[in-house]
Amino acid sequence: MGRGKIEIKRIENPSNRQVTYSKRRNGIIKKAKEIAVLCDAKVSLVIYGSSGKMHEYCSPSTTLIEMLDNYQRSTGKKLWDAKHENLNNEIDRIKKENDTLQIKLRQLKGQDITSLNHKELMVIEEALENGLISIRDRQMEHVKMLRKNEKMLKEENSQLQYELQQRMAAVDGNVREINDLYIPMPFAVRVQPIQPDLHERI
Amino acid sequence: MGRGKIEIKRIENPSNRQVTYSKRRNGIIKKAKEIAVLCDAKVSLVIYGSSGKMHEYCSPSTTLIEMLDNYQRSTGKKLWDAKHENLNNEIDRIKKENDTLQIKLRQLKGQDITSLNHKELMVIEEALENGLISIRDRQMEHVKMLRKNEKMLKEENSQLQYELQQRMAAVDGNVREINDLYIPMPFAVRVQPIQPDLHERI
DNA sequence: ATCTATTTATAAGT
DNA sequence: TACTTATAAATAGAT
Repeated sequence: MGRGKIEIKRIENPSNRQVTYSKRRNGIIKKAKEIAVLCDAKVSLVIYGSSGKMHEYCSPSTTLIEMLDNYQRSTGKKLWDAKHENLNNEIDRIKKENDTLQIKLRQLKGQDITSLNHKELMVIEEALENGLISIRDRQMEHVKMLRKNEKMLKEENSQLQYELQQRMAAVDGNVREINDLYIPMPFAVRVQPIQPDLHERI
Repeated sequence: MGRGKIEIKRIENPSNRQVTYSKRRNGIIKKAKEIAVLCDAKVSLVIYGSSGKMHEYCSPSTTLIEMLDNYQRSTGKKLWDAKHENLNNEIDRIKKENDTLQIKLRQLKGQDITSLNHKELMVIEEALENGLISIRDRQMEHVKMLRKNEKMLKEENSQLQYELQQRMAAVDGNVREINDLYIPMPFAVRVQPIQPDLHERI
C-alpha cells in the first residue's frame, strides 16, 4: 500500500527503515486502539524498535499486568512464575546452608553432639583445641603489647620525673635569687602521657 | 476500508463484532509480523477477545519475557518485580544471617581474630573451653560404655568358655562310651557375641 | 468462507 | 520530521 509494492523483508537502508518503522508503528497502534474499541477486546502491544526506543499500547479496560496474568492462566506458560521459582530455590539453598552452619556452630559449642561417633567428636575436639591455641596466641600478643607499653610508659615516666626535678631545682635556685616571683609549670601535664587507643584494644 | 465507513465505537451486534474481531485480529497480527521483519523490530502483541480466547504474537528474535524485562527497564514500571520484592528481601536477610554465622564459625576456629579486643577474645575462649568440656564429657561416656561393654563381654566369654568345657567333657565321656561317633558343635559360634552397633558408635 | 466496493495505510517523493 | 499522492492493503457488508 503505497506508491510501490514492497517485499516483506528487512529494509536495508537505515533511514528508510526508520521512516517505515515510525509510520507502521503508528499504524499498528491505531489498529490496536480500533480493535479494542470496536470489538471490546483487550490488547497489549509492546514494540521495541532497533533504535532502542520502546512504545506500548494497552487497552484502557485493562492493565499490562492483568493481561499477562491472564496470559499465564490461558496458556499455562510461565512468565514471572519461572523467576519466582528460581528465587524460591535460591532461598531453599541458602536456608540449607544456614542450617548446616547452625549445626556446626552448636556442635563446636558442645551442643547436639549425642548422635556423633568417636571420629566426629575427635574432629571437633581438634578444631576446638586449634581454636583455643589461636585465641590464646592472640591474647598473649596483647599481653606482650601491654607489657611493652607499660615498660615504655615507665621509662618515659622516670625521664619526666627526672626533668621535673631538674626544673624544680632550677626554679628553687631562682626563687632563692628573686623572692616571691610566680613561675608557671606547663610541662607538669605531661607527667601522664595519653595513649588511649593502646588501652582500648585490651 | 470496506463497503462503508464505520465509526470507531463498540459494535453492538455480537456476531458482527465477532466477525470484525476475527478479521482485524488477523490484520493486526499480520501488521505486527510485517513491522518485525521490515524494520527489525521486536514486537509483542497479546489480544484477548470478549469471547475469552487469547491470541498472541511475539517477534521471532525475542521472547515475551525478554520484551517485558526490557519494558521494565525502559519504563521503570514494575510488572513482576513488585511481586518478587518480598522474596528478594528474604534472600538478603538470610544471606546476612549466613555471613554472621560464617564469621562466628571462623572465629571459633581461631581465624580472623586480629580485629577482636580482649573482651571478645575472652568470650570466644570461654565458648571453646565449654565446647571442649562437653566434647570430652561425651568422649568419656563413650569410654565408659566401652569399658562396661568390655567387662560384659569378658564375663559372657568366660561363662561360654566354662559351658564349652563342660560340653566337651561330656562329649569326651560319650566318646569313651561310643567310639568314632561324629558330634557337631553348633554352640561354638556363640563364643564371640555380636554387638556391632555398640562398636560403630566408637 | 469468499467476494468486492470502498476505506485506510503507506511507499516514495518533496 | 511532516506533507502529498499514487497505489497497495485491509476490510465492511453482502453472499
